[in-house]
Amino acid sequence: EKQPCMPAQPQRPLIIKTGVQFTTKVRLLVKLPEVDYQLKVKTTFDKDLPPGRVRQFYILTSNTKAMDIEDFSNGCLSVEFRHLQLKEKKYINGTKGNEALLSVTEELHSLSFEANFTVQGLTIDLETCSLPLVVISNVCQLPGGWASVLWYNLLTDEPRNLAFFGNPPRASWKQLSEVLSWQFSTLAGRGLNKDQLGMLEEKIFGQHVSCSDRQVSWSKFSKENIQGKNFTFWMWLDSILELIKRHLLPVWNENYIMGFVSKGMERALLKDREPGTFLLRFSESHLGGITFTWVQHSDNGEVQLNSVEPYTKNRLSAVPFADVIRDYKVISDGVVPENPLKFLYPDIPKDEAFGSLYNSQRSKVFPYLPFTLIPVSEIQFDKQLSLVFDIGTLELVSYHLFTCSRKLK
Amino acid sequence: EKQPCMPAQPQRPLIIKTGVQFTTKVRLLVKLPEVDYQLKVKTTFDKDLPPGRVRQFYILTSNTKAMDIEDFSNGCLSVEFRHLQLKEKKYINGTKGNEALLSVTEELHSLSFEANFTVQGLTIDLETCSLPLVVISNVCQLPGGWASVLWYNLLTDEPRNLAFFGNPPRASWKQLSEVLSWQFSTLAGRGLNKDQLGMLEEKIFGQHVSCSDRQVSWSKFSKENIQGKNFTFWMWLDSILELIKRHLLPVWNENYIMGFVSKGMERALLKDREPGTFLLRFSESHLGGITFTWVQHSDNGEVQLNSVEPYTKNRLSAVPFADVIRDYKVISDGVVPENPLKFLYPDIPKDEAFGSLYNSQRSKVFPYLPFTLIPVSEIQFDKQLSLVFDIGTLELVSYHLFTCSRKLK
DNA sequence: ACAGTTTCCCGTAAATGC
DNA sequence: TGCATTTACGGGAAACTG
Repeated sequence: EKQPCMPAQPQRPLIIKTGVQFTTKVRLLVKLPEVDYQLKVKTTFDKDLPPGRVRQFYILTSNTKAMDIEDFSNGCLSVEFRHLQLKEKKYINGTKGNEALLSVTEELHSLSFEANFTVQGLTIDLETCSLPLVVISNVCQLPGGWASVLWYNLLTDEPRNLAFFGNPPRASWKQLSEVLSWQFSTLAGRGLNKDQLGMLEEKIFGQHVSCSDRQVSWSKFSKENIQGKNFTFWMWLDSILELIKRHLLPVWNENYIMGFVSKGMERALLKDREPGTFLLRFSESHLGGITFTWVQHSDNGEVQLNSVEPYTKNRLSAVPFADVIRDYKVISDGVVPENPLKFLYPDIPKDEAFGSLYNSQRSKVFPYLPFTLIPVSEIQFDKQLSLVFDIGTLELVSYHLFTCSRKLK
Repeated sequence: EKQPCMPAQPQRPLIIKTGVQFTTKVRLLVKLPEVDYQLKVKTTFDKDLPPGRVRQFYILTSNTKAMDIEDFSNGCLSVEFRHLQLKEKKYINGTKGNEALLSVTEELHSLSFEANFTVQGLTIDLETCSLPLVVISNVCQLPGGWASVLWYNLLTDEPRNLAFFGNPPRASWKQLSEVLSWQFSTLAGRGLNKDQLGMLEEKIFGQHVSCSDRQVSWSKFSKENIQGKNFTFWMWLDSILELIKRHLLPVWNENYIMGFVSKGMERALLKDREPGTFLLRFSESHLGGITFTWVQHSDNGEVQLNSVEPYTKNRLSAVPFADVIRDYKVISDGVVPENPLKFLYPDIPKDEAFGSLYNSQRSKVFPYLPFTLIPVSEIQFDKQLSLVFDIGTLELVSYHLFTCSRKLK
């Protein structure tokens, strides 16, 4: 007889990478009347999974271990498997059909544990298994894996529905937005506010008028690309989470990153502000990018908004973001480089906001002269020209450029 | 009977990393009278190596394969082993003594090949083996490995002296300097000239007067740290080779990097030159660093030399070196940032030399404003003060600084 | 040809051994 | 404890494979 009476703890990791070690632990919650012999537990990956539909994996390393009395507890029996490693079963006879068209991160797998013993002439089989697991072969598949874990946890309480992604349910925006906000708060201690979530809602549903509580399909969330882009909604959001984790934690936690702002909203917010007012916003066109947009007034009083080319993780590992804000310069008329960033929206003086976050790591390597990398934008000739055509003062500006180029030499 | 009549070709790789695949090939040079059966070759690593003295490795993957007629040749038999992989033999009983105090990159190993066949009732054993091989477990051991390969090739013609580093011979400077120059020319197509080699000679022997042709010990070359540094001569030189390979190839090949110049020589060369004359030199204090030193005249006509903090591979992957030269700025009096680099020694205008090497990759990501990272050095307050004490104009300069700080705001 | 997926392996960091 | 060496694995790129 089979008794599912051995509650398992191995709810983590939920994503396992082949060839990378993981650890799992099972505990026996009932006290056995007699345990005068070693109670061995065997762990199996993809047990009872019919071959053909999905990839199958097995545990490359030793998979059987005896239970032991837990150190710090009420004498429970438990066993911890360490250094477990997964490898894919390769079928010579191409039985792998995969008509279901599931991507690898939609395949759900599981880890089973079995033990059996005889008490009073009765053989008892214990068995339990983990929550569904996603198996990946490269870290570049992690975002896809997290999408699946998120969707599963959000939309079902079933402990082991491995066919979940065969026909995944929709999520209401209310449910989803809570989970998305939670992604940010667990990462960084600060979730998303109403305005930020509003921008995400608009992004996922399009700019229609918001009706009560719309449904998001799994496909919309993580399979279809965003209109006009070559990445999905979740890929985009996850790339931002990674950027925050790696490069923007303090700035994010201080609430200095508005982040999710549509271009229209950005203009509405900035246009009546003091010149030099800026806000920080994540790029919508590039994965994992952050930019700043500032307002300035042209000579004839016209309001202009400028955004810098988005900073990605590569750039930010050369120059920390707070320092970028401190040091950024624009050479707009070719004479004196100036930092256009003065006030963080709505009106906080830049240094007041970011002062404590600057890294002034002057590396004292006598006798060398230390240097700092300073990001500089130059208003280019061709760009100026197009500007000029707009405002109809071609000759004047050309002349100006000519004198500039002399001064630069 | 054993006949060493199967000349082997596997002289490469000379350094093998455990767990990383390598390939080797053997060819049979004699024509066999009858080959009506498959001639199998077995390859063995560390065959006949007595256990105890050094680490021992074995071939993890399949090590036997049948010879075949070579595709494009005179019907020679040959066999190529692919996907070979090495793993260390672990001895439970700690037989590994290693009293010899050899480091892992001084241990020499070998790859053996065996085949046997019967012809006219006579059993013939063929056997051959590779040149000595160094086995490493991490790429951070590569420089040590190359040092060994270089020293072995330079100083012996023996095909299989695995005890070579038990008592390694010395090299004459003449021999060594040729090989060092050759390292640069194979890497980049340009070797070292007499002046550069002279600096290296001085570095390895100290600043004594040069006698005819001194001997360099293996220890001096690659085991003892350079006086006052925490790296060896070869580690330092190899870090420079890597820097050139990864970031400086065009500049090196154009002969714009003087590179190996003592500080004394640098001063002698630059002091009578036009202000703004600079040269490029590898850092002697940091591994894999390059710096530029320029001459300028202070207001009272005194000659000053300045060097920028060395650029290492990390910095150079954020800003290409030619662009650094183009863009570098110094804010020396707080007013206008200026590029102090005008003429490449002796008198080549900077843009004439480097113009074709600049990367003006203006990333057109409309509507964003692209930026360039510009390295800027600022003559700091405390440094200025110490300067001031030197030339005795404290009050004047302090006043100057005060007005500067106003202008900067 | 191509996209989805896996393998390969450098290079950094952490763990291990001596 | 400290140094030498190995192991672990993220991340970019190449190789694979239907």
